[in-house]
Order: sequence, then structure tokens, then C-alpha cells
Amino acid sequence: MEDKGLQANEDIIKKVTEEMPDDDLVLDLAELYKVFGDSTRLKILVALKYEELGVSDISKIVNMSISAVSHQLRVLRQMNLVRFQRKGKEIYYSLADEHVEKIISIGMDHIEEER
Amino acid sequence: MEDKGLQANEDIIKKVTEEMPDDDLVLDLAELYKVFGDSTRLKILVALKYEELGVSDISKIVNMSISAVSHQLRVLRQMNLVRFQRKGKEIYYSLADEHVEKIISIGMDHIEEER
DNA sequence: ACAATACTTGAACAATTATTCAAATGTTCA
DNA sequence: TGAACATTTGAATAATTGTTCAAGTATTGT
Repeated sequence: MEDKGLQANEDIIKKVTEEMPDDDLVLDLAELYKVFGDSTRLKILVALKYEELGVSDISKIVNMSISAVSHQLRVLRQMNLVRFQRKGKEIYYSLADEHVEKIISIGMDHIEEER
Repeated sequence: MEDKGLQANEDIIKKVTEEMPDDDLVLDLAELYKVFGDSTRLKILVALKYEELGVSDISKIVNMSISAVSHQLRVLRQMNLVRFQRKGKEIYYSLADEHVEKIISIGMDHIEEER
């Protein structure tokens, strides 16, 4: 029987707790991934990797109603994952920055490794 | 009035649709991010970046019941994000591979840039 | 074999959230 | 100004999902 010392676990718990990022940062991070975790939103982001697109085009590409797409675009705007620009009657959306593409790419690496 | 050609949008839609990854890949990817999108699960993953940990330690670190943690660990196992190893009565969990850490890091970059 | 410890599991409840539908806003062109 | 088009918004519904509680399985040491 090995003696780990009564405080061994407590010390590890303390160490990890102190070194970990603060709760509110982890919470914000979870909110970010939640956005990528819906297939409609993710399809929109993936589509925007290829082209700047209007709402009606997006709705055809992801095969969802314009209203549903618009609701999800609002979420993407609020999280600063897309930018938009009015051109006449249409509003064109594009990816906000390179983080978005990176997050998607690394996720794909993981998925494809599992097969 | 500018003539974009009646088929302009249709062509772009077709192009993006063809170049995009298949629906089932995007769906799997969304499932992956969904896992990171819950703060309990994400806290577990973040904690495991620092140490291999037993279930009871994790529950103290993330401040959730052992049962709740165990349920979430099952999800993490199913998605191959953690590995586990029994050592006597305890079961120690650790991160499955470097993708997990990368996904977390890039997300943090994005979050921290927003401030 | 039994008690104690560590963890898992299933069912139920509560809360969150994606989509639909209808109505509203904003822009262009005749 | 008014009609047509493009998108947004709000409320309601339906479905998904995280946590709790109680009971179950597995391992160790006496």
C-alpha cells in the first residue's frame, strides 16, 4: 500500500484551479463554440469560406428558409464571426477574420482522423 | 442598371455547393463543436490540459457533482476527446490528442482579441 | 464475503434554443 | 408615391439537452 499523503489530491486541485483561466473566460469560450455547434450556422460559415454571399443565396446553399438563416446570421454577427455590407437591396455577408477558418480547419483535421 | 446576367447567382450557388464539404462532414463537425460548447465540458477539457485527473478531482475543480461530471465525461469519451485509465479504484482522465488543445487555444485567441 | 470507496447509469425535470409563420423595415426603380 | 424585392424581427412551438437523484457496477482491503 502506497502512501500518497493525505494532501496530495488537494494540492493538485489547488494547482490546477490556480493555473486555469478564469471562469468567465471559459464561459465566453463555450459561448463561442456553441455558435459553431449548430449545423445551420456552421454550414453558413463554411459556405462563406468560398464566397461573399447574400442572404437569399445562403438560404439556398444551406437549404433553410430565409428567416431561419437571418436569425442565425444575427447570432453570427453578435459573436463577430461575420461582417456584412449592403449592396443595393442585398446584404452581403463574409467571414470576419482568419480565426473562423482556422477553427473550422482544425476541427476537420480531428474529424477526418477518426475515420 | 447593371446586368449581372440572370444566371450569375445560380452559378455562384452551384460553385459553392460543389466545393463545400459534404453535409455529413459538416454535421459531424457541428457535433464536435457542440461538445466544446458546454461550459462544464469545456472546463473539464481545460483542466485536463494541466494534469491527468480522477473523476472526483475534476468534480471539485469544475464545481459540479460527480454524477454531472461523469455524464459529461461519457460525452467526451464518445467523441474521442479524452482517454482514461484505471488506477486502482480511481479512473484517471487525460486529453486524447493535441487537436483538443489547439481548438481551445485558437478559440481563446479569438475571444481575447475581442476585448 | 463484506464494507468502503470510486465511478457510472437511467429516468425525470427544467431550461435552452432552432425553426416556422406573420408582420415589419429598408431599398430600388418606374 | 407605390410596387416589388431583400432582409429582419417577434412570438410561439417543438425538440434537444444538462443536471439531479437514486440505484447500480467495479475495485480494494480487511
